[in-house]
Amino acid sequence: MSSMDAKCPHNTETNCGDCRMNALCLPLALQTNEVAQLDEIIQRGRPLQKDRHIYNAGEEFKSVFAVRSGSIKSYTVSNDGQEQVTGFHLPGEIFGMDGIAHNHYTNSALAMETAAVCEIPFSRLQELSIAIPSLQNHFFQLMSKEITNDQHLITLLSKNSAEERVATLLLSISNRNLRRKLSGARFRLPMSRADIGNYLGLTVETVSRVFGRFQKQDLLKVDKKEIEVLDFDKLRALAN
Amino acid sequence: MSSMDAKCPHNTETNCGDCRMNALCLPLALQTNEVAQLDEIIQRGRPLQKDRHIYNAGEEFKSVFAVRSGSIKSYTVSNDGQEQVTGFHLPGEIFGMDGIAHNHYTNSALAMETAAVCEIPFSRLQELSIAIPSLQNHFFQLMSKEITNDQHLITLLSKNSAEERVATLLLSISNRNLRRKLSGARFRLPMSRADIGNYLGLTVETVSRVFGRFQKQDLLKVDKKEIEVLDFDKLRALAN
DNA sequence: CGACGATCTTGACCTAGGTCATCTTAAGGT
DNA sequence: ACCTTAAGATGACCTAGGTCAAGATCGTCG
Repeated sequence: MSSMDAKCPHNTETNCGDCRMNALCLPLALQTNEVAQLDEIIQRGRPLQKDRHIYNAGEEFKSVFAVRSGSIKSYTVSNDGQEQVTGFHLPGEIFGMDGIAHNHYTNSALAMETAAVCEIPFSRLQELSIAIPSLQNHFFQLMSKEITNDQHLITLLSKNSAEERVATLLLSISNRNLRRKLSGARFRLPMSRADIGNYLGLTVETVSRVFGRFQKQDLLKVDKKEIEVLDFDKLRALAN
Repeated sequence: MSSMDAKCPHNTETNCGDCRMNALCLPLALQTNEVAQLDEIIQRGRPLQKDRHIYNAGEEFKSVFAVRSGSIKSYTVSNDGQEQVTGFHLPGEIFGMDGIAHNHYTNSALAMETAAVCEIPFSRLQELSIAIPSLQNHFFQLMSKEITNDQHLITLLSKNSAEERVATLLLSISNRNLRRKLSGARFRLPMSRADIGNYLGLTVETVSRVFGRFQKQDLLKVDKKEIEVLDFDKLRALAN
């Protein structure tokens, strides 16, 4: 499951240099000739359909992944069987770094919709990081960013109300869309209400009610998963 | 504040090879000759008294730190001024890695009691990681472990009751004491009830009540900060 | 096209833990 | 030793969000 066929006929882009995401993704910090080296170790996968796992918790860790299209969620399962969504990954973002510590993945990752990912074998990435110090540096930064993201979520869960949590998630998705040159004001949520609730430590019902209240206050227009932000100032004030 | 004088007359140990923590700390993955190289870049600080900051959020990131003795807490301050404790660091543990992503620290770190830390300039560590691949690998693992730790806390905050949270923290501290060959059953909590509550997303009152209940159920003996675990099975069952 | 299951919404009610107020105890400072 | 301040414990009360139950919508597959 976790390893994919190297080349795929469906893809028009066959390397990082041509990929629309290369300004956001791993090649970010690299020179043209270095990107070519990175390209040699990256494996591009065929499209994954909705609900397909990229890897499962407990599997041997071999690679980190980059989202090329679609969206991915990461989640852990605790001893008593309940799921905790730990992250949503959009195009240009890297996931799978939790596996490095223990040599197996601690999260499972699955496609929330049709998606494509690039697989980056970690041992080769480590070798390449020795040859290209800026790649080592970039990867340290990516991991550190994951740490600071998780710490933001910790603060959110520990200190903020349901409305503040939902507002913060919406702004996060809006900002990540802007980074990809998409609209920050109108977008489609790739995840279900249940996933949102799980991620934010709330029940589905509460998420639903918050969306309802936000609409009543003319903060949002919500049509199922389609979101339009009507009042960014108020939303930012809530998210603080 | 964040940089300390290189050598200190108070310390009997002048290098990692002699340090009691070297089996837990950075030298863990290294050969003897490699430890000597690491030693050259590490700066040992004089003892820090209680409530002294090692660094403040916003300061330029230069180094990561290892706890040699005493205990440290990390915390962030949100826009509206409230504090979120993000971690407690005991001897042998590394902290400060959140600073890598943005070139300044996002957390502040302070000594919860008299403590000593080693400062490891990050740029030198990066250089050395290129020369010593196992050091690079070890450091990737440390950062990944920080990620999985944070994700455990996310799950705890999002899904568990007050009693479960407190039980989990107590077990964590107990286990980290065992790693240091100290008693896992009797120990002194270095942090206040307020810090525990803040870290676990609870109020001081709730923490106090949980300790009370745990005593009534003969799960613990609590004398101020002095803890004795009387029933590990029940505690583990709660922490799950 | 129609029916079944999944997802979402809404309402009524309940409870874990927050808030506020009081008291006790411990720890520094002079 | 005495005073002051911070830390901790405990009780009475309140509320945000959980739980449970009922509908409403949507999407899919025969």
